[in-house]
Amino acid sequence: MDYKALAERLLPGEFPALSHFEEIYPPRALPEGAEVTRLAPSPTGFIHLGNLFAAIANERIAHRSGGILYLRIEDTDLKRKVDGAVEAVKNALRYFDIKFDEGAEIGGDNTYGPWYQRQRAEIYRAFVKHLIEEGRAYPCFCTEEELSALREEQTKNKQITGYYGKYAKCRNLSEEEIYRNLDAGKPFVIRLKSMGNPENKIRFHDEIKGDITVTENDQDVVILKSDGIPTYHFAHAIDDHFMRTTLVIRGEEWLASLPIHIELFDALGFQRPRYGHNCSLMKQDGDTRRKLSKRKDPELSLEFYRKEGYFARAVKIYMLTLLNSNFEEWYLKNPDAPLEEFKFTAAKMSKSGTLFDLDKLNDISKNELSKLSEEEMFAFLRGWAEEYGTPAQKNYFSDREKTLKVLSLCMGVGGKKRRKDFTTASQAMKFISIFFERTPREDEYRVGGETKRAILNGFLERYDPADDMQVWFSKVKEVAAENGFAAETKDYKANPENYKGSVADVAEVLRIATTGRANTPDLWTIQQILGGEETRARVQAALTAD
RNA sequence: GGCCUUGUGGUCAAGCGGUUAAGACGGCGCCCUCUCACGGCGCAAUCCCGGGUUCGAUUCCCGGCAAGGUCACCA
Repeated sequence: MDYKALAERLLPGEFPALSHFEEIYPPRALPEGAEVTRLAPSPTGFIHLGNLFAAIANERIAHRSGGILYLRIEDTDLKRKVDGAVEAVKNALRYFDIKFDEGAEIGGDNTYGPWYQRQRAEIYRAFVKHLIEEGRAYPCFCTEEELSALREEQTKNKQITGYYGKYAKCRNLSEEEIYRNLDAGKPFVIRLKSMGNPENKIRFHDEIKGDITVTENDQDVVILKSDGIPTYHFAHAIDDHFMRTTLVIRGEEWLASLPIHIELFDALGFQRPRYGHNCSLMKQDGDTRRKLSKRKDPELSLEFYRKEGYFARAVKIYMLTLLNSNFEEWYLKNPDAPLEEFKFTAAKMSKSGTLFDLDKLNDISKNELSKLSEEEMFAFLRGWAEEYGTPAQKNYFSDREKTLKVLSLCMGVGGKKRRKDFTTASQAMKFISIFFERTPREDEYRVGGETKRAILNGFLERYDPADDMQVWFSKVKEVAAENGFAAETKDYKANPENYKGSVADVAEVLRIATTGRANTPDLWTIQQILGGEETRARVQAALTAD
């Protein structure tokens, strides 16, 4: 068979010599050990936790080693394309502090572009043509119907499904048949003529999983689709070769197609990059666990974390603790060191699927938020409120001084006794709402009726906003004693039968009256911030309410 | 079903021939305390199963089992 003529018929026209591409995409001049990694999303615009997970790993490895992280857009499938997707991806990743050095819409060095695969058609086609000339690729005229019929038959006969060996019927088409099909205008794809044998096992070193066994590929996979665009597999081989990727960190769902990629790199005469296949994030679903799915799990969407007001750094730290098993210990020992100093390695990445644990994330969030200064917390909360808050919440930030006071005195921000009971901006906003709005009462009075009124009245009679905490509290104790409550908790504990309750119960009445909640920070401080007038008004309102 | 990967407390996990089998989250209890929170102390809970190898296996080998992934002109 005249492969040269066939190649010309299939992909007519002049293509640059293959060496041309080697020249325009030369090996990168990087120091020894520098890794070139990439993120290669398809432009669906939906970037999720799994993407972030891989993104952080790729970013850390590249930048730890003094290498390059670039962004490539895998837009070979038109059906997946969504407008504005690249912007969305970049924004989401910027929020988590992932910085690219090169790539689509990045504006760095453009030597290795273009970064959209659709714009690289010429390169792919040149190599496909070359493969055909060498007899390593051939046209296939099978229709989708034929292919699915084949699959059905194989399944029925318990054969391995796919286009291989004796089932690869277009592989053995005569020259005459090929040209007849072509003349008839039949659409075709180009398939790789596989030389592999699945009986052969290859030892392969995966940077994450260690030494693994790979079965040789024998599938005649499609490399060029009927629209003239390559499949992922082929584009991967070409792009990662010419973009000079050294290390491919990708999800373990790709492990199964590794044999294809190995054969493709060999057929093309390219040196392969190293690979690391990372585990996926799982979720407990009933009594089984499964991959996080974007349809069922809102927490997979990065947007979820922004809406809830998670602190970006906390999410990143959680990802890091899952990603590198020794990160958590390091962070415990170096709480103030920049995250960049952690020695991130592919070898320390987890081999097995990890269950996404919201409790753990929440714990990290509390700790991270508790490290912020008043100014930082102010900026963080205001930023969230501006984007997601109610009009009333946006207004919490109009009196800067008051808000700062609330943050430092009642949330302990910037001080030693910090509260750690809110994990997100939205929770923190709810927490401080009592200072800015008369929120509906959330907790019921446990002491009611006459006693409650007597307590409230007793308090009002004595209340003086100028009192310091000691004086204020001794007055509360007086109110307690006057109404049959123990002024000292110890007395109550010793002889509970002598009292209606303790000063704690009295304080609770006052607390609910002023804030609507049974659990709050120190009441005296709250009343100080609210001011005498507002405090009186609220207690008065509670007196007449019910 | 074939192929590949993975199996240490509920979760994330360290350990990789001899350990009282770290640590963190969560749970429970106690202390502190005007409530909550913070903080402190403590408790319960783990080596998938069966065979080997070995004086000795969580660690090594074999065989099961279970879970996950994948078998497209999607990536």
